[in-house]
Amino acid sequence: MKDIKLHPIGGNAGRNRTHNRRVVLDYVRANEPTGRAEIAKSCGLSFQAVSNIIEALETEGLLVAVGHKTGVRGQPAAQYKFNPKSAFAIGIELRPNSLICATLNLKGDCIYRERLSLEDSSPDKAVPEVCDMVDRAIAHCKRSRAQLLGVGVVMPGPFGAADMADMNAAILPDWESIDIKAVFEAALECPVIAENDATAAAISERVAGVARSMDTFCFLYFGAGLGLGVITNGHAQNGAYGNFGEIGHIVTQVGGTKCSCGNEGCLETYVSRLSVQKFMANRGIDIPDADTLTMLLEQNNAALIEWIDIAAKHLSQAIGILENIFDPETIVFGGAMPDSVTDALISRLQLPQGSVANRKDRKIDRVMRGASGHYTAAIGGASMIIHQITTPSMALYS
Amino acid sequence: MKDIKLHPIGGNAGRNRTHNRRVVLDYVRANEPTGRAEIAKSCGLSFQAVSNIIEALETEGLLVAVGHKTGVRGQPAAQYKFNPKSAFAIGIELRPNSLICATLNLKGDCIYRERLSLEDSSPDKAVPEVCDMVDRAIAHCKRSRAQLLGVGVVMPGPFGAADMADMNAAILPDWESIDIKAVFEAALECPVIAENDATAAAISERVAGVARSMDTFCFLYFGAGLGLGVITNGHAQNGAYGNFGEIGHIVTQVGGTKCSCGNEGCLETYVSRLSVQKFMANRGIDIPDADTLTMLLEQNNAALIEWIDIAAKHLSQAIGILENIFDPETIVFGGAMPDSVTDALISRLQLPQGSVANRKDRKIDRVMRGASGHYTAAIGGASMIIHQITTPSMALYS
DNA sequence: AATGTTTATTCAAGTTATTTGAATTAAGTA
DNA sequence: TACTTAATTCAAATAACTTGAATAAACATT
Repeated sequence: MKDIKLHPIGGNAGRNRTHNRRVVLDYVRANEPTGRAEIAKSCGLSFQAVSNIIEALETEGLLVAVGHKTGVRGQPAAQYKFNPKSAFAIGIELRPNSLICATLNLKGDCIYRERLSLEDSSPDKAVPEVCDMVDRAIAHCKRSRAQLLGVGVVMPGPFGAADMADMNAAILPDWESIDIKAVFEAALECPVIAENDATAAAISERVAGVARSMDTFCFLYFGAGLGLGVITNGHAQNGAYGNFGEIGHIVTQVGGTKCSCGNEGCLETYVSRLSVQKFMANRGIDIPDADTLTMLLEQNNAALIEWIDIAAKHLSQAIGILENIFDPETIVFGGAMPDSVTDALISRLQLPQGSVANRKDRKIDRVMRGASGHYTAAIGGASMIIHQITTPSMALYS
Repeated sequence: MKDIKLHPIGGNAGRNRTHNRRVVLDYVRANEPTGRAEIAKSCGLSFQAVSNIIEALETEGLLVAVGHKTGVRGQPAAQYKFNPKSAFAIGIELRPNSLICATLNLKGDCIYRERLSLEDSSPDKAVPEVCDMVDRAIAHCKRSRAQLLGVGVVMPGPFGAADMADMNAAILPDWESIDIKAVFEAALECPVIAENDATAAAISERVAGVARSMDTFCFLYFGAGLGLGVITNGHAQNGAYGNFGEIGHIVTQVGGTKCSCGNEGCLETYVSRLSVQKFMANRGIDIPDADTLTMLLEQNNAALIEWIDIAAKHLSQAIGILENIFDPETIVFGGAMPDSVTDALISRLQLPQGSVANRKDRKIDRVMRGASGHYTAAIGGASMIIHQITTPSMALYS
């Protein structure tokens, strides 16, 4: 939780260089393979400046030359792209009863994943397990610790001392007042970023998913509850106190189902893992895992279809809200739901007519399913690390 | 409307200087009076860098020295603050039947305002009128054109070719496909920023209103419809296509009142100028202007109270949505409503319990009324110009 | 009242990363 | 084969920031 007022900091030669490296990396990320002259034109830098940066990046191994562009006049431009073998990043998702690890190369390809059941996910127990997990990931990928860009730790929000936190079923026990970043940086001895699952998932779609070329979009994360991650102009939204995106607790039905937060008719009482479990349990059907859901959907289970229709109705409302508020390029669905259930939900949406997103000249769908499957959050953790080194933000805060 | 993909641009010495000037001005804005050493510490710059920038700003007249800080050890620090007499900015609000002008000095004080009735607000008629208006404002304030930082033009959104636009009662005729910024820059021969009313209003509260020291907050704008402006980390949100904040068309009552957008139960059918006019008309009471509303409220008019209660109910829902999505420092109300009506609305809100904003340690209200009255939009136009020169954003797009 | 501490300020290099400009290379085109 | 176009290299030149030493002026201590 922020408490002291921060101020934007000024630039100098060094910070300028950091910024320009990110600008170059971001351009290569979105346009690879590409050449120095093209980067210079697009990024408003001189050829020479770009050339120096590319040279450094190549020496460090982040970029590799991949031949020359031909077919146009002039000297063939040397082309560069990300070197997947250079640096890598690890994402850790902390859940109440499990620990999930995903390792990504610089391009965002997942090169290792692991799931570990955990009886007790309190800090004392979980932190050592995470350390072991990171060691295993590094060993399995045959990389050196020096190549590890950092670790992204993801857990369900909201963070901080919100009164709501204790009522939230999704929250992890004993983590409320912990400085997550500091604890893991001390334990892992490498840079750490901590984020909630929805925001991490959103970033994963931008780094190597369906939103790779988008700067402004929303991500709806199906977890125990329902979360929202929003990227605007390439930057994740965080809110004033780090609790951005608690969309599960917006009311879509006045006087509706009682929610753990105290309100009635919260969206996540209709759309979430807990919601479908409860709904099916009331009809005598147990949902122990995601595979059961997949199976039931294949069997066209009437109760599940009924739930999907109700969920789709409430989701459609939420989509109307998001579109009219954020005016995003698209809304991505993802998280703990099986792909087939997510697709069924999408197909049964009744997207509102009265929305700024309802344009004739649309080139992409208003809603789409994310690419990273139900490892989304862990992949998102690692994506955040990659995202950070490729995302220019001179608007640093000290 | 954006169409070509833009990329963040790199920095160089010149852009770095622009950025640092803004960082310094932003610090002075929020902390005046203040001294060079303090700025240097807070902004992560060397004393010398700040000293050079302050010297330049003083020469240009943007800052003035105001004595020395005493009472602490060490050499007394020279204090600086904004020089209201130096530069100024003009805001123009374009409405279907009127033109409103507000002139602000660098501190954000309104030094001139004018309202002009206009039969026809189409570009051909309105642009020359705006030029005359700007000339009158400059003459009245006894300033030179060289001191004019720019003109902010404000009109109701959504902009661009959204299919919704033609159904929106608030939209201005014949302006749909006009490049507003270009047209006015050509006509006025000075920098121009174009924005929608809600965003402009939000910026006005940050430049010289109740949100002066806030970096992340929401603004609900009562106009013909209902608009939303959001500032995050000091930057206005715009959406992917410039239509951010069409909150009037989120549905707060499924199957509710028919809206011009095609949906039913849109928020702005319950909360807006048109809404109260319609509601009162159905009860045989005509509302020709804001003063009538003020009068009716003073008389405790039963119908108006009834409307306020209904509006407050829907607003409360919207506030829950905004708080849970954006996690803002506060939500500011403002726009076309008289202050007394806005206050009545606020006092009758039933703020949701289940909100991340419902914290015990809150220091400011969850909802507050804006400071700029019903000239908000025009003042916001001028504020945008001032905001621009005091807001660091190296994440420039070419 | 004299001395010491603290902080702001000034002045004069020194450093970094950028831009600029001239010369070179190499491909496509006429 | 000569011309055009565009990328690249090399060598200064430049702008803005940082560093470090010296000075100034207030408050604090003795």
